[in-house]
Amino acid sequence: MSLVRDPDQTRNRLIEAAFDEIYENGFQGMRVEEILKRTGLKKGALYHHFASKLDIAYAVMDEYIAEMVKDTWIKPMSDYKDPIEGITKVVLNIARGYGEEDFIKKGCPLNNLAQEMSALDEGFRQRIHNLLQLWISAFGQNLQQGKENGYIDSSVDTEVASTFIVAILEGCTSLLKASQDEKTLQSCWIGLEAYLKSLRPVSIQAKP
Amino acid sequence: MSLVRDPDQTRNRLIEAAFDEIYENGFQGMRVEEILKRTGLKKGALYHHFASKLDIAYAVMDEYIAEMVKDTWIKPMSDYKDPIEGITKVVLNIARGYGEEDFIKKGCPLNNLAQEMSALDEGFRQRIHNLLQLWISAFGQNLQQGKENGYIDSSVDTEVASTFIVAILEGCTSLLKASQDEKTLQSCWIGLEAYLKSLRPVSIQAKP
DNA sequence: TTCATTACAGACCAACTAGTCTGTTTGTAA
DNA sequence: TTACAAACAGACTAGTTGGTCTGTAATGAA
Repeated sequence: MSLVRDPDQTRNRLIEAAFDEIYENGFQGMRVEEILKRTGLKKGALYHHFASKLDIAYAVMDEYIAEMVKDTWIKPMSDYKDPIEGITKVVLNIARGYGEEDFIKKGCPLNNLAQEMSALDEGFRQRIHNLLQLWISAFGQNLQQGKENGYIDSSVDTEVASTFIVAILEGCTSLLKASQDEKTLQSCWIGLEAYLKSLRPVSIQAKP
Repeated sequence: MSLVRDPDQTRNRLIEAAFDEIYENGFQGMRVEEILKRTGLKKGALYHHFASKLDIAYAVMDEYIAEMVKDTWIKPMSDYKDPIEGITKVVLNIARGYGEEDFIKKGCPLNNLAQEMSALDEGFRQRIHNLLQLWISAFGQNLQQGKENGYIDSSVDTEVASTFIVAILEGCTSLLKASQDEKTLQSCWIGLEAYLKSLRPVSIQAKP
């Protein structure tokens, strides 16, 4: 188990550094030199593992951001039988938790790339689209189960609702990134809660 | 009225071309050369009117996008006494109207810049923040008037609601830009309508 | 042990691009 | 009419950056 050379780890280190660069500066602002600085590697290493700047960016989405979406939005939801409680807690955890500073200052990595690159490169757009669909369909399944268990009103179209919830989340992070104030955060939070509550069965909804 | 030289018009042409460039490629993807191509002007002209690439981008926001926000989202609202009808119609007009193709493919110019540049440059962030506040406060005033005229429930916090509506709009354009499908558009539309309806006075809301 | 292949190091290149600078023409006030 | 300032044209520069290419050390199979 000599660690003098570990190509897999080298590759992952490059991807992680590339993610950091993209998250900070966007894809167009990302510099190959900076990735090398962060990792201590040289161009020989990077261009051995990846064909181009675009290639490593694709890998960042396919491997790194995909896992991020699962770890952040999909897996934690399984802890809750009530999907609305789940979404609420997960959002709170992000807004107040570990990723607070980054998430409010730098926004959502996926949303950043969506805005910057969707219209410029079809490869980016499709990957972003797939990741969003992964996220939305996971929420959709959660809502569907919640519906069957009486947490969600039977009249709710879960596909529509899950799409709209993700739209709300992206929109709120977008506003927050630009405004950077507590008031906006509060308004987004209240709005989200109000919308989620509107998905409850009418009988429950009436309760205070 | 000799039009051999018209510095004001020259300046505006440069700003307009710069907007097109930024809208297509983002600020970091915008090329000075391309602005000159689009206008037929030379570097002497551009750097006579603007100090730098950043300077013309600021001018685009201060002069061009600011007017765009007013023309698109603020002025048309005055045609409607009912703010919910106003927002609905204005959104429909954009989604189905003149700017359809651009808006769905390229997204919202303000949102694009917000995602790309808010965290990278404080000058950008403040300008974006100001434009968003302009937009939100205009909606807030419309909702407030609507409240006084009985179109909105008296319990609604109009500041919260206007902020959240803008968040929804930005989130929906974001999703649309990445997904490019009709289904997402429908879901966003249904969700927006549902949220707007929840702002109605309870008596009206109950009606089918 | 041998040797082909993989995994890098690091110098080098070529293209692109924001910005400068000098020169020239147009407008305008005196 | 003159003279000065404003409004451009367009060649040039210097810095940046993605990517290449050659060399070298490690790895693993035969």
